[in-house]
Amino acid sequence: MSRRQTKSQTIILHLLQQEQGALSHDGITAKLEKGLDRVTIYRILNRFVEDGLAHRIVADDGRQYFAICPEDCCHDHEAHGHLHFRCVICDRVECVPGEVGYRLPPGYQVNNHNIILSGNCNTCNAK
Amino acid sequence: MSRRQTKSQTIILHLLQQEQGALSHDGITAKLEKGLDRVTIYRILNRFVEDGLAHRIVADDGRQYFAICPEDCCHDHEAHGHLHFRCVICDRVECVPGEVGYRLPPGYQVNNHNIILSGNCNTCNAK
DNA sequence: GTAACTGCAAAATATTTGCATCCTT
DNA sequence: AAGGATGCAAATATTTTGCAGTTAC
Repeated sequence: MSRRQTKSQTIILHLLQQEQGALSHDGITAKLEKGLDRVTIYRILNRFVEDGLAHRIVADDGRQYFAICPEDCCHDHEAHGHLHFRCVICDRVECVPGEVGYRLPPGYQVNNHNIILSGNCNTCNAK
Repeated sequence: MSRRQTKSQTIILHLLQQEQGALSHDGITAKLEKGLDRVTIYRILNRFVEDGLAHRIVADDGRQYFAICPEDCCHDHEAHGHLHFRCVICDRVECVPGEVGYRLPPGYQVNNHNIILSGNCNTCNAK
């Protein structure tokens, strides 16, 4: 069950590290020079999430995005209290620093936060 | 372009109104006595959203849920600031009253909020 | 050498589109 | 009867599973 180090994984890990924000499967494919199999990419991403290396965001377009958050943003890969912003124009998903406050009736146990704001990001808005 | 009243639409509308919370396509199908076509249901739901009658939630399972929120919850069908909670056990999506506070860097324009907390709901937790 | 990783094919899931037919107005 | 709604078939999109071949350790 112990993981092995492969070129494909390293490449994708670097892609995610270089990106500030989250990448979708498509986004990763687009950035890859060497063509990796669709399935391999999915499996690598799922392994990253399993290992707590990356976290998975399901955006409001129903697709999965993956991100490696900076130290101060990821304390627990299961519960991310920070925000994500998806730009409907450039389709980029960013991790936005910020606190989220909410209150739930008693008895609820939250395992995962998924907070997506969507609209126009500052870059696209400026154009 | 004007809408016509049909039995199918009325049935689904009533289902949504009776439900406190959101229903997925599957959830609606399960509650239907008379079998409606899969596509028809999707189209009816999309019309409801278009007309501002219901709103669409994309949950963290990547699926769409539809809900008719109470008066005090829906001021604008494009931007819902309230929370949703998806129970991973009973798979129900609820609209939870509550405020969400966040702060974004300048230049961002938010058109849509999609806030899903997931975990165990109070009913399932009590079991 | 063994078990993990990869790639190809195929399946599973969720949603949309085309088109002929039916039904509301 | 005009055109919006429905149903069936098929397409699209995204992600997962099975399995044989390859590779890291």
